[in-house]
Amino acid sequence: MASDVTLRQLRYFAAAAETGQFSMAAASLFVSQSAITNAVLLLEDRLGVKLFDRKPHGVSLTAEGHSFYQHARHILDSLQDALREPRFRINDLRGAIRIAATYSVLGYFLPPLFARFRANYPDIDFDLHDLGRRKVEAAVLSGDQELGVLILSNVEDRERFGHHVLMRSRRQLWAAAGHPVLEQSYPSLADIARQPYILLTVDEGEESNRRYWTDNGLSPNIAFRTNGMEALRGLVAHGFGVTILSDMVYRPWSLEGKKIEARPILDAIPHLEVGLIWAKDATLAEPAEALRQFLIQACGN
Amino acid sequence: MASDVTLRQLRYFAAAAETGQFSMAAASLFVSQSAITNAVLLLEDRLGVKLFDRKPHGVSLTAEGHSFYQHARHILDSLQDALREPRFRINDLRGAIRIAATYSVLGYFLPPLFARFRANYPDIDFDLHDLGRRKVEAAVLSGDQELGVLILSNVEDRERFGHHVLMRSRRQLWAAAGHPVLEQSYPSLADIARQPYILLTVDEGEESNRRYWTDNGLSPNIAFRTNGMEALRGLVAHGFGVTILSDMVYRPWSLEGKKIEARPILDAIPHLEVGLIWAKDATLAEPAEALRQFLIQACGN
DNA sequence: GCTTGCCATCTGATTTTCTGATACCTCGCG
DNA sequence: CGCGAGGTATCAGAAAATCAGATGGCAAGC
Repeated sequence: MASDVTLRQLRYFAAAAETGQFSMAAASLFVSQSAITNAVLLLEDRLGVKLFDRKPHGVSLTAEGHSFYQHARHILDSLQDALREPRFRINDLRGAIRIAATYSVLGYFLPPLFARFRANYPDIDFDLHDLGRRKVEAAVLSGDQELGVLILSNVEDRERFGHHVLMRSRRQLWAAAGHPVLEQSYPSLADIARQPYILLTVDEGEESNRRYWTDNGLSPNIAFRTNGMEALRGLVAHGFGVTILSDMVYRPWSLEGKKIEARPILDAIPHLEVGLIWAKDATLAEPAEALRQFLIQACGN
Repeated sequence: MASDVTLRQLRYFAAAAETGQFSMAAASLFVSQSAITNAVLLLEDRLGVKLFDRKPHGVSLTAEGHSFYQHARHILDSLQDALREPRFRINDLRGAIRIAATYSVLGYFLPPLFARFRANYPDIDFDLHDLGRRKVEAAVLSGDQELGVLILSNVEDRERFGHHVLMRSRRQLWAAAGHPVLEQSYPSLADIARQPYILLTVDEGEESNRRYWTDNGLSPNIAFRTNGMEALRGLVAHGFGVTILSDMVYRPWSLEGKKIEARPILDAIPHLEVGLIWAKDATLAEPAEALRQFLIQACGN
């Protein structure tokens, strides 16, 4: 009979969702591949829903799987918070943190982390600034901001800062469900170059884009440029073009039945790195230091 | 080594926290008492914190235990939500729900439930009214409000309504940590009658209070009356008096080191029942019906 | 001083979960 | 067009976690 869901199942499922391969998830958790398979099969059986589409080179989340992943991630994060708290009783630290972040990081990466931090440190305020990458760097160097969160892989010389990688996020092809480019299960950059391409211009999307296109001796067939994530989603979902973006900002987004699918790309594309920077030589104020430690630990596993 | 925390452990721990006895938790989950004991011991070992104080007649949460219970409850609720969602895909129901609730229910019981409901039905608005018990009843009978949430044990003739008990909450003695009345591990109403008593006057606290005092042929030594929950907490925490209130509104609340402890009472005191009412003969609009089903299911286990 | 009702501990049985081997599939390539 | 590489599913036996039931210790009430 359908027995109870286990935290282990959620952990294994989440790892599989994050790596896109059962076998890689198994390796990262130091268990056998069949353990992952079993856990996911049990979950699917219990939920009565297929969580992954099995592809020849791995798996990808279904719409239901993606939704369930959000829940699973939330549960695992909540557990992590629950385990952290009992030791450190004195979370009555007060003050404010001056912190700057770039557009996509602020919109997609930080909010849940801030919510969790706030639950532990209710009396710490955020003095939060939404800046471009160069301005974040300058503000941190000048001491105007204590911390900066940005796409670290865009920073030219990260050794100018104290820095820590918080998350690596795989870049994938996005296309409307049923788009012809999805017929080949592992599209290459050459395949994608034939499609109209939609370029996101925020957070130096143009530069990082150009970087991996030219590395492969190709260039995309750019149909639109936009600095609006929602606009981009709409365009992709309606089949006006495809794009390459990181999992961090991916949502299946089935508004009015239009769905976006994400696919791994054959060619090697560097992962996006989200990272934290601070002034190398300065000592941080207590609240900022607390956030720094919190972010590093919360993203640690 | 301290292995991983299990959902089962959280379930057992939560049941123990809610019943106040390992053996009763075991009975309610249809497992042996040693299973509960083991799960809690493993948790305590893993956290490095004592979660319960063992008393001769059961257990009571420590401050850390209470805090961890909030987390555990949240995790279990999140899981329940995760399991509910994949089946019902049509959460794009729109509309508004006219609902009324009484003071303490609105402040302590409904908010987390509303948050969970909103996550499933983002397009449903609440038209929420804060009324006294009689006005809630009248509004539901007249059709002004579709649903009412109140202390059902205060309703005189609940058969006038469609109704459902959402939660039963044990009433306990509250006293400042270290208060002399806590020296006996099972204080009786007679013991409490000797202490200055602080009476909460909201939600007909006076009537329900009188009910179980006179049932036992006693009367409290009322020192203060207040209609402010925060004021009451402060008075109790500082040792100005004791009170009897339900677990629903209990918080250990250790502001500036002043802690409130809760103790089961020897004499039989009826539990507080929070319940949902609706007009008996009317059919509810879809949004209200969705909320009704959600509440009943969410409180079901 | 005895009974009662708790929780903690122990032991063997049971159930779950894991590993490792194997089957089977798709894709890319010679 | 067959074949190897790399993916998931399945299976059986081994390992580990969990359980039930008996037992012991402890405090409270009669």
